[in-house]
Amino acid sequence: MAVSYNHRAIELKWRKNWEEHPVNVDDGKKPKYYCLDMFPYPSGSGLHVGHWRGYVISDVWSRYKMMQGYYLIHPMGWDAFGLPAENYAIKMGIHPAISTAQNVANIKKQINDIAAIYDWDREVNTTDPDFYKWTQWIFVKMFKEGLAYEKEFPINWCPSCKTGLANEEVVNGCCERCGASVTKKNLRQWMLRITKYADRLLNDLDKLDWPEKVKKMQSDWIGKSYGAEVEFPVEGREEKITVYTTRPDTLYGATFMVLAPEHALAASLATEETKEAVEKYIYDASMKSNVDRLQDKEKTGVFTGTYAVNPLNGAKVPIWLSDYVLADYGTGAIMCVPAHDDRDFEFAKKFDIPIIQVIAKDGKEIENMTEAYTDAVGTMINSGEWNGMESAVLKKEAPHIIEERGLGRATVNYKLRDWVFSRQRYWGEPIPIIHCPHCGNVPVPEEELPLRLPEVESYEPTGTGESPLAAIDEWVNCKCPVCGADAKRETNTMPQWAGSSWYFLRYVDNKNDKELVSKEKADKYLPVDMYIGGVEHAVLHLLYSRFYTKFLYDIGAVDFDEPFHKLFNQGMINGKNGIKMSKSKGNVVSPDDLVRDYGCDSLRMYELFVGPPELDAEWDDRGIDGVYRFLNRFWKLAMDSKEANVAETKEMVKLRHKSVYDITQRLENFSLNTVISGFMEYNNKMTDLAKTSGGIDKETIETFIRMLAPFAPHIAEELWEAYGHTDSVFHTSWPEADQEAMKDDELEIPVQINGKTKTVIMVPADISKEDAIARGKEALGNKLNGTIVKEIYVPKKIVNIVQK
RNA sequence: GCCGCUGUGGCGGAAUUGGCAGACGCACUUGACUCAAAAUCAAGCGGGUAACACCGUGCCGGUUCGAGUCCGGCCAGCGGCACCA
Repeated sequence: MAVSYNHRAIELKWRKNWEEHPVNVDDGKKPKYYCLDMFPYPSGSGLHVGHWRGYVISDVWSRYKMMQGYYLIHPMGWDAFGLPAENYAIKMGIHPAISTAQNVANIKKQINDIAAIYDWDREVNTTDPDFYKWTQWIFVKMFKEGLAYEKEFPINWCPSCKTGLANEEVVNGCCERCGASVTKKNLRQWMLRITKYADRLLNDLDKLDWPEKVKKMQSDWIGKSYGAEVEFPVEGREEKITVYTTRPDTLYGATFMVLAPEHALAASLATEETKEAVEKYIYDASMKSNVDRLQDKEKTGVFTGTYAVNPLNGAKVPIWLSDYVLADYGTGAIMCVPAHDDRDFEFAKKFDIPIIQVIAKDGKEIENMTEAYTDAVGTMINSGEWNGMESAVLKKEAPHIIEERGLGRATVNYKLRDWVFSRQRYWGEPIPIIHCPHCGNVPVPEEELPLRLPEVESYEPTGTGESPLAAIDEWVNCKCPVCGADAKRETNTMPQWAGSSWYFLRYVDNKNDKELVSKEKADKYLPVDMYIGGVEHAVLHLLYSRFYTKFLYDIGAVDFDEPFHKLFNQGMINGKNGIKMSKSKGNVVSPDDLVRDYGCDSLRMYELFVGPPELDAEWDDRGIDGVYRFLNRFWKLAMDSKEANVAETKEMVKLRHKSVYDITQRLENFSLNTVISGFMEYNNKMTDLAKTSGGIDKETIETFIRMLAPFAPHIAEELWEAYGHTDSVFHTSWPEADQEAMKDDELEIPVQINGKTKTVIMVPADISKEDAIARGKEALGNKLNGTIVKEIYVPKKIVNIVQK
C-alpha cells in the first residue's frame, strides 16, 4: 500500500517527544480524573488485538478527559501472583519471580506500542514485597477485627491445581482456572467474613454507575431472601427440627420434610427398619462430587421412618433425606409443600406423598395437579384460620405470625458464603499468622511486614492440603511474637484476588512505606472515576474489591466506601466465526504486524471502529484499510487546505459546529464506533466543500485535528505542528459547539402519503404548519387523488397527508 | 428450569429514541490514470422493475397518520444462575 503520510516516522517522532515533554501534568489546580484499566496478568504469550481494545478505549477516554482540563490518573501494573508462573516454575525450575519479570518486560513493550499515556511512575506489581506488605497488612487488620478466621470444613478442592477454591471460583462444578471437576475436601481454611458485608454490598449497588447486568449478577450472587425459620417438633422425641422457608404462607400445605444428608440429625432419625437404607444414602451422598450432584436430574431420597409435627395444625409429616436439600444453606432442612414448589412436587410424585393445595389458582382448587402452582397469587384454602386471605399478603405477614406464636422467627438468608481465602500453593502472599501452642493464632506484628515469601526447593503442590512452604522447616519454625514460645508459621498463601482487591488504591501513592496510601493523596486522587475491563470479573474481583474498600473505610484507612464510581465492560474480540482467540486454535491476531504496516493510529481507530465497544466483535484484518484510507485522506485535505489558505465560509462554520456537537455527543454516549464513522462522515463532507472552494479554512481543520487527537494522537500532533503550533495539541481544550452557528436556515423534509414517503421538499427551518402542509401538497401534485382525512406536520421532521 | 441481552444487505454495523431504513466502512462491479498491476480518483452496490409501482429490519398479531423502535404471543442465538426451599 502506498504511503501518503509516513506513519512510522511520525509515530517515532512523537513518542520521543512525549517522553521528553509529558502532556499529562499535575499543576495542583486541575481537578483529577482517575481512569483505570483492569491490570493484566503478565502471561508469557503476550497481547493480542483483543487486549488492545480495552486499553485503547481507556486511553481515548483518558485523553478526552485530559483535554477537558483534568489531571489524569491513568496507571498500569501487574497482577503477577498466580498459577501459570508457578506451573512454569514446576516444569522448568525457573523461579516464578524471574519468569514473571521477563513477561512483564515483554508486555510492557507491547503496551507501549498502544501509545497510551500511562504514568509508569505509578506502576505496581502485586508480587513486590513493598506491595504485598500492605496486602498482608490488610489481612492482619481483618484478623484483628474478627473478619479473618480459621475453620475446618469440606471446601471446594481442585484436584488438578491441588488447592482449595472460593465459591466464586467454581463454575458449573468445575475449576474456574483449569476446568477440572471440583471435589470436596475437608480442610482447615482461612476464611474472610464477607457475609458480614452482604447487606452493604447489596444496598450500595444503588450508588454505582455500573452496567445493570453486573449489578444484577452481584445482587443475584448475594442472593438475599426473606422468610421464616419454623420449628417442627419430632414425634416421640425431644428434638425440634428448624426449617427455613420463603413461603411460610404455605405452611398448611407441608406434607413432608426433607433434611440434607449431611444434616447433624440425619443419621439419628433412622429407625430399626430404616437404619441400613438411611446410612447407605448418607454414605452415597458423601461420595458424590459436585458435578455428579448437579447432573443427577432425577430426585433421590430415603424415608427416615420418623415423623415431625406441623406446629400450626399438628399434622404428622414424614421426615425424608435427600441431596436436593443443601446442607449449607438456611438450616439444611426444609418443609415441603409439593402443591406450590416444583422440586417438592417432583419428589412427592416420585415417592407418592400427598399433595395439599393451599392457594386457589384462578379462584379454585386444581383437579389432578400436573405441576406445582408456584405463584403467590390467590386466596388461601385448606389453611384453617388463614382461609380467605390473599397469599401475597400472608407471605409477608406469616413470618411475624409465626414469631408471635412462638413457632419460629422471621429471618433473612443469603446465598453469599464466606470467602475461602487460603491456597495450598507457593506463588502467593504468605498469610501472616503464627500458630502458637499457648496463644493460639497470633498475627505477625505489623512492623515485621512484609513477611517475605521464602525460596523453596520444590514448587510442586503436595496435594495433601499442605502448601510447599510447609516443607521449609527453618521458615515454618519461629517464635511466638507474644509469649516467645516455639511456634509455627501458617504455610498457606493468599488467593490471586488478594492483591487485585486493593491495588487501585496503591497507584496514587505507590512508594509510601509508612501507609497503604496517605490520607492526603487518597483525598486528592481517589476513588476511581472510570474502571474499564472485561465482564468476567463481575462476581469475583469486583465483589472482592468492594468488600475490601468497605473494610478499609470502616477502619479509617480511606474515606469512601465504594472503589469504582463508573464501570465499563468492553466486549471481547474473537477470531473468524466468533471463535475465541487462543493459541491452541491458532487464530490469534497479533497487533505487532498491524502497527508496523498501518501504524498505531490506524490500529487504535480500527479497534474502536470494529463495533460497539460493549459488544463482542469479530476481528477482520481487512477492515483496517478503511481507517487507514481515512487518515490518509484527512492528511491530504489538511495539507492541501493549509496550502490553499482559504477564508471560512458559512458552510464551513456550520459544518465545524455540527461536527463538534455530533462527535462530542457520540463520545459522551460512549458510542466510540460511531465517533469514528462520524469522523469519516465529516471528512467526506469537508472534502466535498473543498472541491468548490479549493480547501477548508484553518479553524475548521484545526478543530477537527483537536477532536481527532485522543483517537489518533500522533497524526494529530504532527498536523497540529504543521499548522504552526509549537505546543502539544493536548494542551488545547476539547472544542465546544455553538448551537446557534450550526442551525440550518433550510431543511429537507420528507413528504408522505399515509405514512409512506413520496418526495422531499426544502423548506425554511421556521416554516409554519400551514405553509409546510401547503408546500407538501404542492410537491405531491397529482399523487394526491383521494379525500384528505388528516394533515400532519411535525416541525423539522415530516409532512404526512392522510387520504382515503 | 429461572433471569438478562441480541436478532437490520454478501460482511462489520448506523438510525438524534415513534418520523426518508441501510449512515460509515469492508468486499464486490464499472470507469479514469497505467504498457500492465498496485495505489489513488470517479460512479454503482437490499430485493424487484425497461423505468415506475411494489416488497423489505427473526416469525405472527396489535396500537398509531406513521413501527427497526411501543404492546401481546412465539422462534433462534449468546450470556449469567443453576435443586438457595
